[in-house]
Amino acid sequence: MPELPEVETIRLGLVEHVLGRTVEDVVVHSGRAVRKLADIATLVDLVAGGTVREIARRGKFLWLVLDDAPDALVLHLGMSGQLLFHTSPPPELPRHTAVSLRLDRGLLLFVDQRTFGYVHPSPLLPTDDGLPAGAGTSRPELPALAAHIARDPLDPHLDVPAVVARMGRTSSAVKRVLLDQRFVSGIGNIYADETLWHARIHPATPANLLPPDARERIVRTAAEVMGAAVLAGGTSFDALYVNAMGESGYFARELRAYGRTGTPCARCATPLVREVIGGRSTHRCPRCQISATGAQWIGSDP
DNA sequence: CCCGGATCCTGCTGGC
DNA sequence: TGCCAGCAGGATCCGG
Repeated sequence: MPELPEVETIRLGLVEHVLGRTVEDVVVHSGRAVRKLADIATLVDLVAGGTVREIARRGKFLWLVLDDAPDALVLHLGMSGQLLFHTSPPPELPRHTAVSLRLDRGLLLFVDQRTFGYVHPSPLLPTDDGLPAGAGTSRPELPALAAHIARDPLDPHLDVPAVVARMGRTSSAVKRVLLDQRFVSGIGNIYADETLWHARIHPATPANLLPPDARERIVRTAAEVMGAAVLAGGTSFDALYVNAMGESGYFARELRAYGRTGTPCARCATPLVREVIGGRSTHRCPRCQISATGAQWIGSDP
């Protein structure tokens, strides 16, 4: 559920309240987030008594660096994960609390309704390019669990020409390519639809049929949309996405495509349509985001 | 290798 | 009111 802007909003909250804190105790309430029972011991060994030195992110992956531990603590939120900080313990833990970290000041809860998220130690490995791994870290080190994903559109070290070239070598629908974290990371279903609406490109267009300037525009548009979403604190539809302090973001009011089936396009007033592309619900304007097979994908002012 | 679909899980909504 | 199909912000695995 949370995409880059939501994960970044959570990260910023953690930087404020968890960075520099020492973990006094770890409790695993439900095994699935930690996968195997043996991993609980590994998790406790890594985290208990450690001080949080960095809170880093690439795409939708978050990780904590503790002292000089060789492993990072990776936090992936999946579809429904939350990280909730409390200055003092709540009277009752939220339903679906999977892991809680008691800090020298405060409590950090990992809560996950649909259980696709996880909390897992992962060895820090050198980045391919020798550059800092992502937001919130100066180290050229990435957890092994995140080693297969590309940099994200908000990463100043993203190699845009390389992404544009790679996109030109697949015939998959461009929407599917945006969701594939190996091309560019951090984009999920909401921001894929928003990006393609702003870029005026039909989501079913095979990526290799898009001219290079259109592919580049897509990557830059993704950065603009997600940058704006970070400033708004992310997209909240309900209580499932809130920041580390439990507050909603307000980017939902800026959405132009996602979830707007049947409502007038903000550019041309044509009712938006919904279809399934790449197995995901996809929202688009049938007029501005034109043909998937013609030469007009790039669109022009209606 | 590349592509597309199935699958993991819980909870909510809307139609009958 | 109750039931059930369908859907939900992600990522991985597997067969063709």
